[in-house]
Amino acid sequence: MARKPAVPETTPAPEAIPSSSKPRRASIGARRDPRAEAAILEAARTLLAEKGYSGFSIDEVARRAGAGKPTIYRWWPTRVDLFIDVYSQEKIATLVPPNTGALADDLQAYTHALWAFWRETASGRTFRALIAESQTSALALSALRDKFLPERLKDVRLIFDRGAARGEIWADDVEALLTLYIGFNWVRLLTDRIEDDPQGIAAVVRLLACVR
Amino acid sequence: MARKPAVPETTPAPEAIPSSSKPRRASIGARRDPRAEAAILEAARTLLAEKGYSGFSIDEVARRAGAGKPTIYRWWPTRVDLFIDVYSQEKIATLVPPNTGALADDLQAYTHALWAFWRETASGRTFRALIAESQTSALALSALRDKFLPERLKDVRLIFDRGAARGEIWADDVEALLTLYIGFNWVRLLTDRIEDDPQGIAAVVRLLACVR
DNA sequence: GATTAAACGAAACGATCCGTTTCTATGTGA
DNA sequence: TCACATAGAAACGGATCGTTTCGTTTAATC
Repeated sequence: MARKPAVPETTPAPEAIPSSSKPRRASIGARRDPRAEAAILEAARTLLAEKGYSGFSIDEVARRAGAGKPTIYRWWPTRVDLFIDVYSQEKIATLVPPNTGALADDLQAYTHALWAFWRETASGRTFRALIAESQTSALALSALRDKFLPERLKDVRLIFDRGAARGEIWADDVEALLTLYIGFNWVRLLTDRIEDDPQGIAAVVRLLACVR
Repeated sequence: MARKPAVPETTPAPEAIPSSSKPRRASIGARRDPRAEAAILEAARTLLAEKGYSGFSIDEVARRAGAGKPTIYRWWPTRVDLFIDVYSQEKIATLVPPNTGALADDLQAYTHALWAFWRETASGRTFRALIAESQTSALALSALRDKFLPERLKDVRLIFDRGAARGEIWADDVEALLTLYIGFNWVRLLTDRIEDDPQGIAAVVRLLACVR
């Protein structure tokens, strides 16, 4: 869906391909080549950063990575698997869950950092692509829901669990609060409204953190 | 993205095309033909119901509707425009906002009805396609965010406004509550978890309706 | 040392879909 | 009467899909 249109698109300047035509990366034997893996992930990352979900294609990733399509399909059976690996590769050092002692402050800080991470790396576009692609098949959706999300939600769950341990919220509410918090972030990301917005975040965080 | 694969897919039984080969629907003059419009919307609706976001193509809609592709592109410049019209066509009589006098009850009833509407018509798959397609271009996203959503949110906003008028919630919180509520529904829909789930809904509704 | 097995990239395959263009036919409305 | 907008059919060039074939490379095994 959403292929590249057939419009001439103003002759995109062939970039004067530097004659440093890459030497073909031959097999290193009967095992996965980490150089090929890295090149593919990097090509996918930059392609997503540049073009977003549309404009992303396995053909183009293969071209940029100097890899063969069979190599890609061998290790990433679906696009979602590739998106998950790309997302997981980004440094998320800034996303260590804060522990200020107050749930509201933790959520505010974490959300701020998460949105900045989405904005300033390829991850925002990658995650949007991941969700969109997950709507194309049950298999893809299962990879998102059962493999990716549980792992990624650990940090947020920790924040809420700490709040429950401090008595700020009820432990029985953690699951529902988690869903609400995730939904908030998704709807903002998917509608491209993850600009720096302390007030908008604070308004929501206050509702989530002050429930009794 | 996510084209139909080239696999033989077990010979999908040509369905023994009933020889009632439709008579070509000629122009009715220099104006839009409501029969063509209806046929296209109906074809798009059933195609989405059957195949979901993947498997949906303008070519196939044109085939099923007995319409020309130029006719489709003339009236629906993007797929999102078509999805929006398909969604808007579904009967939503069951979605009149309830007015029980209690915010929690209103939200519970409305959410229950909304999920049933998504499950039991093509609308769930249509809306999922709408969101996914909106990730492919800024133009498509703008159609969703600025044209479709505000109209569709009127009912929910009314429910929260009534709650605020009764003093159940603060008027200043309506906007944030609305975002949280939308996010909750989106994340459940996009992860295919809109099965009948009174407890899950109640847990979230209680959090949204009891805030002060 | 020879053989097996798996990975690599290149190239090409048939199929599908894109969005547009060209064509003829049809009826409206000025 | 006649300009004009519509309708559908057909075909276009291009992009992408996921797969297959092929020759090459190297590790592991015999």
